[in-house]
Amino acid sequence: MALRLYNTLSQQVEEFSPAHDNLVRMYTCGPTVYDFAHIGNFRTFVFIDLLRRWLRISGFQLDHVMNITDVDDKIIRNASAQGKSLDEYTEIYTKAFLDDCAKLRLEAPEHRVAATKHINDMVAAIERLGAGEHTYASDGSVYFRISTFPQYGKLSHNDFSGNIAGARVDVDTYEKADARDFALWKAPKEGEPFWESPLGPGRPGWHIECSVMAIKYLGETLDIHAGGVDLIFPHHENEIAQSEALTGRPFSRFWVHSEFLLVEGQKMSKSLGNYFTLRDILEKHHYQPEVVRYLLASVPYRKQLNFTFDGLKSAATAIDRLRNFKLRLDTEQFPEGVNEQLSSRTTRACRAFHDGMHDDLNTAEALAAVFEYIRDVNSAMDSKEFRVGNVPGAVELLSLFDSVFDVLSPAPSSGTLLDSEVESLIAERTAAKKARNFQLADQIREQLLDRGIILEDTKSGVRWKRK
RNA sequence: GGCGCGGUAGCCAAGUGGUAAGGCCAAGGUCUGCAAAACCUUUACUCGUCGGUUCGAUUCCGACCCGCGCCUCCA
Repeated sequence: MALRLYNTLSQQVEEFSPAHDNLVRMYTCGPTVYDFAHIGNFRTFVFIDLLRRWLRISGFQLDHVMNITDVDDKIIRNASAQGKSLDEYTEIYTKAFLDDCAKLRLEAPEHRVAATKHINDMVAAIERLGAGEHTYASDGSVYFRISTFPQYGKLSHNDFSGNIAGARVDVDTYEKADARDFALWKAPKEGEPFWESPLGPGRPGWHIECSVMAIKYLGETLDIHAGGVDLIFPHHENEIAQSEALTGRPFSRFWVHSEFLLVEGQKMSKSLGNYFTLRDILEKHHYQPEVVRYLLASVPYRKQLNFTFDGLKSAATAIDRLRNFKLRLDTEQFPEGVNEQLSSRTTRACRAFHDGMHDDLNTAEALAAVFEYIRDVNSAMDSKEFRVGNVPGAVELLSLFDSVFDVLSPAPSSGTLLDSEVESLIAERTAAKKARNFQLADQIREQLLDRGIILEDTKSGVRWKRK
């Protein structure tokens, strides 16, 4: 079975492979750094991380570019309100974004590129578009003329043909020739920052950065372009228009879009005020970042995900179950030999996991394969049917799972006890238990719990874990 | 209005033309000094509604109802 992905362009699930060699050229839309990103934003970034990881597990190499939009109207407005330069202002939120990404264990893309570092490339591209008569200037700004790109609408599956023919208006009296035309280069208003250029002073429009940086780093045709569904129109539609007008080639073979995170049935967004940042959840609500990662990863990316604290709690418990299984696997003594039936059970579980992920990143199905396996193996451990020889297979399955979901190892927490300190307290408690001094034994257990250490008495001795 | 996504147990959620995965929660049980972990049992005669096709539909077709989103900045 091969990897299949839903392609917004064709509105179908298609088998994926890169156009050239084994290398996947992928571009994904990153954040606009005007504020802290919220977990709705991170749903998409977690999805992109899953996609990255699964592509590599599927045997492909990656060349992935993610942009950081560090100039736009909101940034300019907020920076000026705080009396900061653009750079001073965006540095704060760029750093916050990268910190959050690290907490959520998002792999770094091969290239992280900032819009303001590519102004010259953008100006050059706009000039080339102008030479092809795809642009016009108006009030010091430069616009893309959509009537020069007949395929406009092919991604969002909108038909604009009627619109464009009838709506032609006088360029001199209206800013834009057509309502659908969009700015490539924006003239500065009073007091706004700008770059000097042959186009006149100004700053780039939102869409041009992605086309220019994608083509610069990855070539004229990408294998995958990804982002949230709200970018389909107009952002990605406009990227296609610019890029294909520029190169005459298809801009991206696959377009994949993740659905929204909802809160109480509505889109999580800054403007509605119904949003949580990662910081909110970690600091105010005391969840581990892995819990957020798991929750966002566990619902398949094309399904809207209603965010609730019940959902977070449920994710936390599910992670505990997975970690407990790993702990048991790592610490328990098993009888010699190998149980062939369980070996083939492991093979089946691995295949089911692969099949689920290959099926348009169906994480729910992949997870089900893992949990079913864990239940069966726990049961086999209880009945002593699980043997030493079955350990490597089980470890392999867990590591396959964790190479995608990456939630098994807890984030290191500061100010806790050293392993040796824990071990010596456990020894003390074991001695107390032997002496049937259960009061002291329980006291030590409580004391450890206060320091984030959980003890479990098993037949083969005490095992412990960090909360 | 156009385009798109979705409606499956208390919650999250997979899925197939042949009679409903998985996770969480809840109840009971096994184990245990207690606790934890783990396991077992119970929990949708039913998959938004109404028709149609079929031996048989949650799964195909049609109509309708409801929720969310995009069409302006937005993951």
